Amino acid sequence: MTDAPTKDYVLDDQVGFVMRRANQRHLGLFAAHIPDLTPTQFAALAKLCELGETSQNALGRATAMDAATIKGVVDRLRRKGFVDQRPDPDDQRRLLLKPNAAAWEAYDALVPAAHAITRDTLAPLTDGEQAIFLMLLHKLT
Amino acid sequence: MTDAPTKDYVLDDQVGFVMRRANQRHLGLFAAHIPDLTPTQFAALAKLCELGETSQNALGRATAMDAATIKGVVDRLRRKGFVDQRPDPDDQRRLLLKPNAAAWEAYDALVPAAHAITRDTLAPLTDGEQAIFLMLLHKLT
DNA sequence: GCAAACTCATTTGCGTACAAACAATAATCA
DNA sequence: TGATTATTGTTTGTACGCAAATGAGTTTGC
Repeated sequence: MTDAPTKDYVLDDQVGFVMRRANQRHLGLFAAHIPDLTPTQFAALAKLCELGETSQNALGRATAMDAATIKGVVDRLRRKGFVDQRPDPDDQRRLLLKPNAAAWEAYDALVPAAHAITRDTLAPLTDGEQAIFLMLLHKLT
Repeated sequence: MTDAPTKDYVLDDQVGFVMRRANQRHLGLFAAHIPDLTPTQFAALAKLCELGETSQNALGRATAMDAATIKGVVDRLRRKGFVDQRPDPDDQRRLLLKPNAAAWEAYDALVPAAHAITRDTLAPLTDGEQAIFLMLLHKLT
């Protein structure tokens, strides 16, 4: 009997590497369905519509973006005309963000595409596998 | 009987969003174990040691990075003293990259940490779940 | 009532990631 | 051979993503 080599590290089998590639594939599918918004921008838009008026940092927390990141994303969404902002009268540190009419219109129009992106991303799996995968993926959060 | 609303799009349940958060958690674990190299840099280093002397673009393909990205990664690895480069005598376009002694030393020293990162990332799952998850994740590549 | 601790938004710096364009070189095939 | 096509490496521009630092404002504890 020989000791199995304990060393062998195969990059292509590491979770992180595979996850990165799966994510790359997903980003490609996203861009194909929604070319005018990045996944991050769409996430912020969707959450903003979900939550209604919110502060910038709170929106960041809801979308898993830190303060520096959400600022850039919100700036770009504002430049595209989707977000109205005003200072919070009750807390002078806060910047209140609100989805405007254009935001709702875009959101409603894009939800079917967003569903299609999820469907396409998971397409290599059977329905049963998709459910299992999502369940396990959630646990890795 | 009422029609179930077909609209409801819950951001937090979309593959892309959950995958992004799982990846964020993984990046945090990576940085905790290997603070001096990013996951991408380690991937390039590991692949370079796996492959031996390779051209820059070929290394990029092997690590799923496009030409622009691998250039930056290789530049940083070179700045850290891990990569020797020379022009390919057989193809004047090519830049041949080779892991040097420092690269091998770092790679050998970091493989245990890299295994620990994979282990920690998958820790919320049982052994059986880990196998299933990796199998399904591979299919989404 | 006040100082310490915290929160909010912002900035800077670094590191992926990709698109698009470019010049130089190689390969193909008419 | 000579023209077309492809590949290699590079640069520029845009967009996350986080760390760390800052200044302004708020909360807490004593």
